[in-house]
Amino acid sequence: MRLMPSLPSRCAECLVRDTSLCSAMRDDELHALSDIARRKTFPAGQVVTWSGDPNSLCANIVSGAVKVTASTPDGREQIVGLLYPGDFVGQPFAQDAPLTITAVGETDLCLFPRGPFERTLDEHRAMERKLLERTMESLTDAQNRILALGRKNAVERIASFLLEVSERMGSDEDDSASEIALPISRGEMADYLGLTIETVSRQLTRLRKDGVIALEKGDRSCTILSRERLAAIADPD
Amino acid sequence: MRLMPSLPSRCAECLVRDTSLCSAMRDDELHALSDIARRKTFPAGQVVTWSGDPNSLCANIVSGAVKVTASTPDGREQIVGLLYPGDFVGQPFAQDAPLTITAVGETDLCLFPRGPFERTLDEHRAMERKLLERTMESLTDAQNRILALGRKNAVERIASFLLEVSERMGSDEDDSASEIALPISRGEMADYLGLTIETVSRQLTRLRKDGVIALEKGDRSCTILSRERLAAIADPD
DNA sequence: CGAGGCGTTTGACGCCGGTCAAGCTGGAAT
DNA sequence: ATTCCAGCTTGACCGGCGTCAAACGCCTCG
Repeated sequence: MRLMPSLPSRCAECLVRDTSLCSAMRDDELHALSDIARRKTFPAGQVVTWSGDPNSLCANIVSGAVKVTASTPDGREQIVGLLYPGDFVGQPFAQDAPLTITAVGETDLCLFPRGPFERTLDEHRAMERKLLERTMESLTDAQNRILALGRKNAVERIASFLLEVSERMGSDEDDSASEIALPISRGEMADYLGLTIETVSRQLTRLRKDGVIALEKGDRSCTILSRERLAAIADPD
Repeated sequence: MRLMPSLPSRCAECLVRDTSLCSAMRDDELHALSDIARRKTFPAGQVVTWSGDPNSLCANIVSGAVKVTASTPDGREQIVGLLYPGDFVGQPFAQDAPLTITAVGETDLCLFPRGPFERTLDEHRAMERKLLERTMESLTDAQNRILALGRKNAVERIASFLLEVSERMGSDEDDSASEIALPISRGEMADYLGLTIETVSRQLTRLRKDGVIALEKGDRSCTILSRERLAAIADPD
């Protein structure tokens, strides 16, 4: 009989052990999170938390992606955030959860009940610090999206989006992939970029006809043929 | 000869002692901040920090207001945030300062050099916690603006803005004032709402003609005649 | 194989808001 | 007073993007 390793077994082969909030924890500290965590797989399109639900959940994204959506009372919808593996989901210390969280593609989450998660933050300074830094990064992302929505036209928004996804999807080795597996549908791209499906489709074919990207049809993949030209479109001079 | 009071004298009559980050500090702890702080008054329009400057400053807003702006390389400008008395300005732990901070109207700031400020965060848990909560609130604000910019038309954005200012400007006693002293010019409203000056002006006169608001001309004040109707315009059903 | 449904593409048209331009107002300088 | 100037308002026009509609490709299910 051998001793338990200090790293919780369920965390041992976690894909985001070193990229999520957990990267702020030593192996032996991770039990604090592991003990309150529940792993769950959400099929594509399943809602994790509805707007208006009591704010009871926080989570790490292990694989897949989630969209954070807000909507006007009359039903117009806007994706206010897209989160990827390693990202943190939730609002510790907040009362309400005004936003809807939905899985985009099959998604694995590592769920924490909010109360115990907050207590873990209390006890693990480094994790709270990391959460603060992550939250500030999210704010910066949001500010970039505000610039895009307020001042960029359709092509520019789409070009920016493709570059953004390319960077986030780039595997750890090569930083930015040229062939992107778009995580979301045309309709979701529209909801993310403040456009309509038709405009997204038209501008994508425009980029294709101009030889900037290639689209394999029926598939959601997109290849960047000239990153340089795409960047020039995203941030014109 | 009497003992020094535990509250630093310069903080004794500070207008935001109990609303800024400082509200997380006991009187006797405030010396840690007071010792590194420098009060400075910025005239209207003066830039506090340029985009691209080294990220060396954090601050509390004591009076006035600041705008946080981003811009595209070709010069289109967007206000990504408006901050009021009691709000915190800056990005501790971040490398660069990609945004420009500008005083809007005469503004008093309580400035902290970033390094020492970060050390103060290290030593004062409660303040770091408060900063985390504030940052999450800012993120929520930003998400609301993303919804507005992505999915609302001109009148709706302006109505939302007026209500927003009315709530933030409402003195402590009555929560939301009906007569608003608009903190910014038409041009800045345009930059904030992703519109042009002309559109802002037209939609404001439209609201005036419809009897929803009154505008005293020459002055930057605006009176909400029917908060109910304004709210119905901001979030149509 | 064919039927049906979903996501996407493409087209025709109209409107909201941007652009350009002119006039208006009030305050500061002279 | 007169001039000047910055900020605001108003008007005429136009183009980008939304709206409505139809067709296409791909998948699943009968």
